[in-house]
Amino acid sequence: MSQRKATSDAGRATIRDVAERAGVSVASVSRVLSGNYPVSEELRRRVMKVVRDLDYVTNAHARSLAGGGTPTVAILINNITGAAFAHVAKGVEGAAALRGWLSLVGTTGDDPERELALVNLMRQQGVAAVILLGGAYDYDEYQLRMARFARSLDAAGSHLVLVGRPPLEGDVPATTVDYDNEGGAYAMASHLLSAGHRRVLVLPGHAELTTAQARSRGAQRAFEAYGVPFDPGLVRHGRYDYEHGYEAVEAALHETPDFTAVLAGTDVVAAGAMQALRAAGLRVPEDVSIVGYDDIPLASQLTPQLTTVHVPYEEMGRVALRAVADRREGGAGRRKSADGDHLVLGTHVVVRNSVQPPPRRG
Amino acid sequence: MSQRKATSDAGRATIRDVAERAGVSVASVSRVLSGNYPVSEELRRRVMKVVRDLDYVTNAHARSLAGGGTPTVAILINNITGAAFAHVAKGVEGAAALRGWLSLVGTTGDDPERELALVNLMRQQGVAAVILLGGAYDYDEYQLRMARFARSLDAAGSHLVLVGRPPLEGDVPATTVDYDNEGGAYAMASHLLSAGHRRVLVLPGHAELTTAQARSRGAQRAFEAYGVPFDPGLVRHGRYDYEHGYEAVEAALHETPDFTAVLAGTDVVAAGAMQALRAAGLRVPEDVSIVGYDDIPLASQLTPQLTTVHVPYEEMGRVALRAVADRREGGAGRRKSADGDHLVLGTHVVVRNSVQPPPRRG
DNA sequence: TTGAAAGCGCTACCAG
DNA sequence: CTGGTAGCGCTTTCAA
Repeated sequence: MSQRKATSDAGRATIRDVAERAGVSVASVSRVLSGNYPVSEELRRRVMKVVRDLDYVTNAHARSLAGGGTPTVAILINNITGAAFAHVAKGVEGAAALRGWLSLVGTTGDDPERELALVNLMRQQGVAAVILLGGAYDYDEYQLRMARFARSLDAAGSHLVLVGRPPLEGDVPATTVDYDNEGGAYAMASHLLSAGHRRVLVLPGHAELTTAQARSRGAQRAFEAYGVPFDPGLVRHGRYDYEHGYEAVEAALHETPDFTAVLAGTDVVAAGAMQALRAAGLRVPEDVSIVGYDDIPLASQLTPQLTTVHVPYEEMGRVALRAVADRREGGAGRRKSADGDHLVLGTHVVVRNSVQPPPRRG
Repeated sequence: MSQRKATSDAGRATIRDVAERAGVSVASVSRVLSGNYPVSEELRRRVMKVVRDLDYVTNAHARSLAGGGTPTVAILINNITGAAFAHVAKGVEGAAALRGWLSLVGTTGDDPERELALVNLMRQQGVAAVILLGGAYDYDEYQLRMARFARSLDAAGSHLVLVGRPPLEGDVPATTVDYDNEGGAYAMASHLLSAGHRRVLVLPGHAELTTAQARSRGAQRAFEAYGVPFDPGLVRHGRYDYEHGYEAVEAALHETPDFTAVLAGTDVVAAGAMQALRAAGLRVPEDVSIVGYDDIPLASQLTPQLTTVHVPYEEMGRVALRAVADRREGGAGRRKSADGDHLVLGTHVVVRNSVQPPPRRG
């Protein structure tokens, strides 16, 4: 009496339940369901009927263990509420769904420990790839840490993809999808300089963040190209958030109030800067011009609409997923090909209404 | 020669590799790793050493099949780039991480077919719960559809959680986490009315969206309470996005320009409305007042800062996860208890600077 | 305290 | 075209 195959047992129905109910073998049910093997119409009909009756779905874990299984990619993100990240995630998710792949999202909250834990967790899940999103902090360990992740994942048959952060040095099994960050910053700063601005408040972000570093470099190169001195006193570092933009401008207004433009590290920072300027009774762009970076929806929703650098976030997500999928299908043939291991997408300035030539000096 | 257990085989290391290398049994390795069974220090040391050497992690699928496994919750969302949803997701993710649970995110793009496919996909994954986020369209089928999901998931040992949408009727195995949507709208509208506004442009969202319906009801109730006629001509339905806000105001300015306030269905709609008003040369709030709903970060980043209704999105996410976790630990004891099956969180008006008494009529 | 072995549900190979 | 069956990697009795 202890036979556990009692027909309507508790819990999930299994493939055996379906087989028995349909009077066919387990193998046949499997074949009907995976659909990658010829079966007679009659068999298919019988099986599908039972499948519907039982509302049966295959156990993904068992399937995965036995060889089959849906490829899954993991997206690791600092903070899911960041608009830029969300768009990359959307790109990945969309491209994954298109192929019937699944995507997992994990958030690290900028905590290296948690990042490590998540990478391992994803390794346990046997994901096809782990996609790390967003700028990284340029600690000494960074390269080593990522290289370790990459090898670890690679050994497990997975793959590391870095999106929006610098590529790894040396022969590390990882793919990088990046955008022309420095070029965008160069173009953005040039736009300001060519409008006649000379004293520009620069809010690049955290000095240790790779994203911020690239944007700084681009801006500096533009200043050099225009022969305009780059005043370190007009540079204020801080977080990529609204509050930082607000506070930095507030402080600058006290200490170095002669700036005629703000070059913000992100659109959100620009929004904060704009608010602070307003609070101080200054008009944008009549008194002070502002530019951002990222071109998230917020940029076009501000008043005035923000001139900024467009970064193709969603496309980066798509590209990242495609890279993983291609590599998977391509087999082990060209594993170490340098091609396709570092993809760089373009950026461009989107001119809207937040820039104007500087007012005449009083 | 065909024995496949050659030590350094390709692919992932298995528990057997670890066992052999450490000279112990598979069972012992399992016990050391899961840590829920007494083992000698010596054994533990030996095993852990090999685990580190091999950079071994257990196969989550195998573990899950065999009974163990990390509980996983799935979050199904219409559009990952919506700020409100992102905050709920953050809440869920955070609470899940706290318990060592994993979370999956899938996007439906408002497509019922895809929603169904995802629910089944999640069922295959054997997730502990499927959390459906965001307002639903009030089609006739809705209740039936959700009831089917609920039962289907329940039969598979999973559970359906509805967040931000109305509870299911009848005895359906699902949990709902909701907020006082109507009450918030009532309070918000009252705020406008008590400031003296009588002609207010209402942009509730799509007429079929449950969220919009609740907000409409709340607003209407407020109008009634104030004895102010609710003019259907001043109601404009549309999507919850910036463009709709902009276009609706633009159109209203042509057709019914006597409104002195805008009651927007969401903060994003309010942002669009604000922009349109500005474009028409109107000042906010001097000429026209505006209020939003949701209290996403954007609300406080607009100029003027938006008076809106605060919805505890992140907390809703946390509460949703907690409900699932509790139910899981609580065992099958109080499965059908009505308590805890419908949780409602409060909302409240956040007064900022976008409302002022209406200007004197010219 | 440790080891051996029986599955978890499914896929894929080998016969028929 | 269909059925039997050997694992996939792990957890968990049951013995020792």
